[in-house]
Amino acid sequence: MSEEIELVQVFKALADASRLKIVGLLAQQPYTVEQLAAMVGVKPSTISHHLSKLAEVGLVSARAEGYYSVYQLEKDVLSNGMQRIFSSEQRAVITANVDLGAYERKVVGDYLLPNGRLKAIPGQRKKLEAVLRHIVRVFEPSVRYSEKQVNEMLLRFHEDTAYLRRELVGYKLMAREGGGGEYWRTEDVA
Amino acid sequence: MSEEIELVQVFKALADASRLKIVGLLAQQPYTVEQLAAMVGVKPSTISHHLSKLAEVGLVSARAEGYYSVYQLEKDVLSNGMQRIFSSEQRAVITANVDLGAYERKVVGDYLLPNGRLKAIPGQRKKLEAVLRHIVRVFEPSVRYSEKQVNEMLLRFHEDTAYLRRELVGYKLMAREGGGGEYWRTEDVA
DNA sequence: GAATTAATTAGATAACTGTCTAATTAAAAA
DNA sequence: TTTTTAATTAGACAGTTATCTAATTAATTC
Repeated sequence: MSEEIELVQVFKALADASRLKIVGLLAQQPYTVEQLAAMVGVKPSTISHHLSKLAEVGLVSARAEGYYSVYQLEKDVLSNGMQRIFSSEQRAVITANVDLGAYERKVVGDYLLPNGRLKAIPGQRKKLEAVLRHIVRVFEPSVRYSEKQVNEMLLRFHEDTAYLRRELVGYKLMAREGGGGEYWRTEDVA
Repeated sequence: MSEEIELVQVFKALADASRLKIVGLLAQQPYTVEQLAAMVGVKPSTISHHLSKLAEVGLVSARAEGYYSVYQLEKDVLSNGMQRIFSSEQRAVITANVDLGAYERKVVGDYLLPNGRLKAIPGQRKKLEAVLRHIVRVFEPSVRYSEKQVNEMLLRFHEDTAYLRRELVGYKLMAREGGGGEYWRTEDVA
């Protein structure tokens, strides 16, 4: 289906000693199934099986010659494929299906009660940061809040509003104007 | 042990959807086991298992940080490895353990009696050629033989010496001087 | 047309492997 | 020190797969 799956298939096709030998041999010249069988050291039916796997991903192709099937390597597929396998686009495809925010969401889920309040404030930095990133979203970007307003809004999550407020600033999720005691949400969070 | 085996191992390490996702993620930044587990969508123990496989072939490495293990991609191994995987040296290693002459030896074995004579002359070209390559070795390279001498030596293999002689020339394993009827073994056979 | 022969396919078996849960280890927090 | 917590390891199970033998197909030779 997707290219991601195809990439796995290509690696799977190459992830076998017999098939690697076949590819190595065909890299030199085309061979028939029987010849490959004698040289690799397995039965022709096994070679047939391997060749069909290699053909599935386009690494080899066959042409009929008499009643022989002569297989040859598709060198373009191999070299082109190999070179662009870890290009940035390809990497993007690999991680496309991956849920990048899943970890933070899991942590937040672990610490939130059904009513949205915190069971506790995480002691570990990574988890604390995840929870703070969740909390900070109650503040509108580019709006200024007084310290009192901030405390009120944080009370919705936990009684220790001072601690939360301080950590929000410490993790640079919120900023504060030196003298006046005004706070605002920074922009570096999605 | 040998590099051939290691190459298969590298492909095997990459021939799994979860591990490919891990590699894709680590290509962007280092992660802990738990983070990878949440993002890939499997249990931490499974991630641990995958990471150990990737580490076995040098694709990732870990550093301890607190009680986290932070894994990172060894990009050099990946890109260098990928690029030179099908270089000619590497291909030579792949085929090193392969018995290139096994097919011909098998065919010859099928047609030879214990006394060294031919059971029959193969009708199929590939097999005939294999047998002829065997026969031609009774002739010393760079020695001239008369047609009579050639026939005598071929008699050791089969009565139809004329046919054998003609085919030896046809397959360019022996050459003949146009007028004088002198034969010699060509050099293109090992 | 009948007999060979190369290739493929089908079926069976043994080995491997990805994943989970549970147990263990190691390190940090309370 | 006692309790968490992240990571690894061990064990179990299910799914996959490499290989073989036997049966089938397709094409050649006699």
